[in-house]
Amino acid sequence: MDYLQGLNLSQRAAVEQTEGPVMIVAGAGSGKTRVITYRVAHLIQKGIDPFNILVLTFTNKAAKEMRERITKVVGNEAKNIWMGTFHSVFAKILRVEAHHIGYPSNFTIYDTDDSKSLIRSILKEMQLDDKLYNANFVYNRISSAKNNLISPAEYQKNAQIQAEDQSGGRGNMAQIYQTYAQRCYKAGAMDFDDLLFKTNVLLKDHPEVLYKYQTKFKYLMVDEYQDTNFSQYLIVKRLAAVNENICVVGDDAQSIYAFRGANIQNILNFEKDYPDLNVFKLEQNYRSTQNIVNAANSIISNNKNQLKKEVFSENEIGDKINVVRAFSDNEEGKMVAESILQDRSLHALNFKDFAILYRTNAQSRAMEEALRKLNVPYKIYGGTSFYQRKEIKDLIAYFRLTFNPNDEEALKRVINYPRRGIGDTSVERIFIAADQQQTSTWNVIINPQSFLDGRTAAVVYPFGSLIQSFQVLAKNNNAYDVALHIAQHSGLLKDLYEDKSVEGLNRYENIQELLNGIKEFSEREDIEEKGLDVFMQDIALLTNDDNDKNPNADTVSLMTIHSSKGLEFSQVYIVGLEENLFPSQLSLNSRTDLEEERRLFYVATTRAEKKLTLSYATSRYRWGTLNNCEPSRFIDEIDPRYLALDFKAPSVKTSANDPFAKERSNWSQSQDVFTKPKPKVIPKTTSILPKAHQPSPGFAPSDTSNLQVGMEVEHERFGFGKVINLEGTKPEIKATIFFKELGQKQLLLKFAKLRIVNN
DNA sequence: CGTACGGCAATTTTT
DNA sequence: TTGCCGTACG
Repeated sequence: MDYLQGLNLSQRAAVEQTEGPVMIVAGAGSGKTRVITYRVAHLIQKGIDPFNILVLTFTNKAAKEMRERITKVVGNEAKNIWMGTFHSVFAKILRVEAHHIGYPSNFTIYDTDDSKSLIRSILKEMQLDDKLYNANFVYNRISSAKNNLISPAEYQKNAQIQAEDQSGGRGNMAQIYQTYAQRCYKAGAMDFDDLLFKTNVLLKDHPEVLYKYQTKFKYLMVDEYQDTNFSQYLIVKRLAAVNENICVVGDDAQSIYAFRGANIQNILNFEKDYPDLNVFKLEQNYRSTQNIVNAANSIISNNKNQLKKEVFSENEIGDKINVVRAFSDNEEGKMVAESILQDRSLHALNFKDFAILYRTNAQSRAMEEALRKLNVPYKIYGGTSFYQRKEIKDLIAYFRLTFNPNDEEALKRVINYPRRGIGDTSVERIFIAADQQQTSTWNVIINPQSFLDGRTAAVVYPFGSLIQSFQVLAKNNNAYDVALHIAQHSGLLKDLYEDKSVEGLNRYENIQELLNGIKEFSEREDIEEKGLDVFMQDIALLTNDDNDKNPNADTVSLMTIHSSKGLEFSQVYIVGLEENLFPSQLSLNSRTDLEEERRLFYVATTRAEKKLTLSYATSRYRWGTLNNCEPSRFIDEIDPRYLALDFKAPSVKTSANDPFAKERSNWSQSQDVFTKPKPKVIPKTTSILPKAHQPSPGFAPSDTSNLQVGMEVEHERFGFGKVINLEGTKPEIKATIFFKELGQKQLLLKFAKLRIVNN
């Protein structure tokens, strides 16, 4: 029990309150992971069987880390705890229970690429305009529907949704959604959102299954509860309904995944669901200096919608927060890199004590270049993960097809890669034949002569046989042998081997690496089933933290702020603090979005233990052109007492020499959404469409080559506005337009579609 | 059927 | 600037 000694009063109380509903509001750096760890350990010490404990997290990393830490306290019993991401835990359960909902237990998991590709096919088949029905847009819309547990049928019936679609000119959305769902089903596939959606269906329609898991999971814990969406919320609620031993941990100030359907109301309203709730607040920050904590508090106090808490630090006061201005993104990189080298030698630090955080992945490039020039070792987290690389996905598609020949996306990927003369037209013929003859594409492929013309059948037949030979082989061999065989006999390895370019070499090595990974899997002693199908099971859910080969290497860490959540570093640089970048341009439409952006900034600042540096550039390359940038409003929001401005010139205060200050202040006053919090409570009827301007009937872009300051224009999405400035030359002319709905925006004329209203 | 080229559009975060 | 898509040609 000595582990209880190392906890403060509220931490300890939270650990010891094992029964009944519990909410732990954990400020940044307040020892949240510690509390969860010890709480689980405490449950086990009290005699609870680890098999009866379910801990849900958002990232694999968090789950892994927690399991390790629990192992340190309770030993190997920790292995038996059900712990993982929502997606992986429920994928596992769905594989066991799939038959209840008409799915095979070896269903394929479609990743985002697969889903979008399927959507593109459907749009094509329906002959819809792929600009109006942008695949990303459609995907997000369907995703939001699923996260709010709206089935295709309900989507069709929902008057509000229909109105939104109609007004956007997208009356076919319901049909697309339905087709998409059918196609996934036919392919024996679930997308990410299905893993949660179908779990809800399972638990709702099969009370005996629900009961089974309600009694199995006697104790539930949910980490990062502020990031749950409605679908996740309901799963948790259902599972906890019998015992009500539910403990959620979170920090509303760190909710940064609303764009993915997370609903901050889940944590804000938790008390309503469980009136006898025990609330514990962890308010002491052990991570950061007082300056950093205070600065972070001053940032977050600009948000209206939050749970009350006072985060404080009793650590040293620490350095003030540096604000650095650069002239360009490259100079920004240089300044950061130099500062790292300097601080490192000055304070005898290691490279791994430093992190550079940015809003968008694209920003990493300037940083990388600068670091490389000064020979600073660095490592980028996130970005395209190993499993998202094309060559890896190709090989995995062969695996997928072997185990699930109905997997349409895998089929499309590899049927003609490497080239075997089955072009788009042939593939189309296969799909049409399958559709017309009411059979599966797979059936067409293995019996091509019955469905296709001679030539097509002749090229398709060998492909069918090839996959069948893989299927036979896969029955009785271990994962590695099968994988290697497929890599060789599919022709993929040969194809890559013949590509002698640098990238080709790289791809070849990546395949080798995957095969090595599978080999390791095949040689593992702790699992019985070593088939390739087992290896495959949740590969779609794996992310990049897996290929962290030497996590202890002494390197500077580069990552997006999103992926930095939960981490901490002695020295942190937050770069690119500019309007339209951070806060992102896309967040400026509503208070809700802007507040999320601010929470993101809060998350970023609270990663720092000792020293925090903020930087911005006054110009930056974006879309191949140089843009002028102004410092982020977030810098202004920090109480200046905690700031050190690292340059002589004026200040960050933009109002003094900001030519648009007046417009800007008018703008925020005129925006209702900025002053009134939006009531947004009932997820089911919540709008899932980003609100958009509806273009005038017959909207057609005008020739803007003679556009003048003062003219009124209409933009397809941004609505009506007035041109307040023009700058740049010929093709690169940039217009500053003040939109009635959205405020000021800068548009490149060569891209923007504007209709001139009058002059 | 495959490739090469040119035009066009668009840039957020991720399980 | 990149990357995707459609088209034209071999």
